[in-house]
Amino acid sequence: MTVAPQHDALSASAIHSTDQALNHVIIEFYEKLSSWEHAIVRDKGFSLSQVHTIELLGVHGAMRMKELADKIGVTTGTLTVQIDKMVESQWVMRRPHETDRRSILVELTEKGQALFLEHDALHLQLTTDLTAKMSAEERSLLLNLLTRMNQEF
Amino acid sequence: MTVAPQHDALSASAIHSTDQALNHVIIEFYEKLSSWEHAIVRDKGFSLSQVHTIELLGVHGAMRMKELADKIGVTTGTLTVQIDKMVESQWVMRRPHETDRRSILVELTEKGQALFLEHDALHLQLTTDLTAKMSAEERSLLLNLLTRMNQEF
DNA sequence: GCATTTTAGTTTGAAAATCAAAATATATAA
DNA sequence: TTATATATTTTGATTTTCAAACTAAAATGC
Repeated sequence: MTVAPQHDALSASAIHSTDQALNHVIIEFYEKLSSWEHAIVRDKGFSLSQVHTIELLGVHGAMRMKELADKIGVTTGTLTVQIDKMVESQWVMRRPHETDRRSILVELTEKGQALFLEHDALHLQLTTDLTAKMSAEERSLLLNLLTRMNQEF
Repeated sequence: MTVAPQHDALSASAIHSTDQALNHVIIEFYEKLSSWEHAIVRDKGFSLSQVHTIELLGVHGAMRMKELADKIGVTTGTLTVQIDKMVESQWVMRRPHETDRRSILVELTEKGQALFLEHDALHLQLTTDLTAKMSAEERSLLLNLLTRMNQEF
């Protein structure tokens, strides 16, 4: 590989040399996590989408339908029927938005919160296993780097 | 005077102090990536599952049906009909396994390879954006840490 | 070798998830 | 005030998915 001259137009959004490797490691990590989650979820009898909802509400707290639909990646129509079922199973509840009367807030019930904690514990165990061979410094470095990536998202 | 006893049972699988934070950052990263992928995919008219297949075959090369089904997280029955459609659209092709006559290998066609490269480029741009503010050292450190996590999976 | 069990993949029919579009209600802008 | 935009629900059709039955080949036990 030849050393390229500095191109100002490019350097602003330059593709760094490790980025392609980094990209594939991220894709692989995503695929593995996705597969792990799928397996966990199937065992418990939930759909992947339902567990995403539980996770999102557990991490972020109450959320509007639209917001939740965007984060999960489905239409609001799809979400309405999904939330209907989850309300029936008593994992979540609907609550009117304080200021916007068009909006509905969805939040975890106590039962839903318990489910979140149970699922979160599985994630924690996975995280612990995956980072078991790292030093404390490496773990907090990883935390720092991932936090910064999330902020840029 | 005795020194406080080591708790062997615990120390073997100790939950480190940053792990809960790390866990939630990972979950958040996964949710964001999942949402991003969902949006990309719907724009192009593919299903999430189809794109996962393209990604997996693009990164890993030809794979048996069973292997692919396990990685995606669906039954082989589901995969059979999905691959049928993808064969019809000429993104993938089936090829007999060299030594195991029960098995079928699935691999990308040229058209499928092109689709993978196109999708991969979007991922690369995302990766570049997310790590834009990091130094070269930080990026290679991140690469190192994520690679090690993938190995433990 | 031969019978039994396991594994890989396909087919099928029913159940579940999803979408787009239409409908309703509220908020915002002109 | 009127027009436009946003949030949610409903509906009907399409697509995805699963479980179970089925075929074929490999692995195991004797």
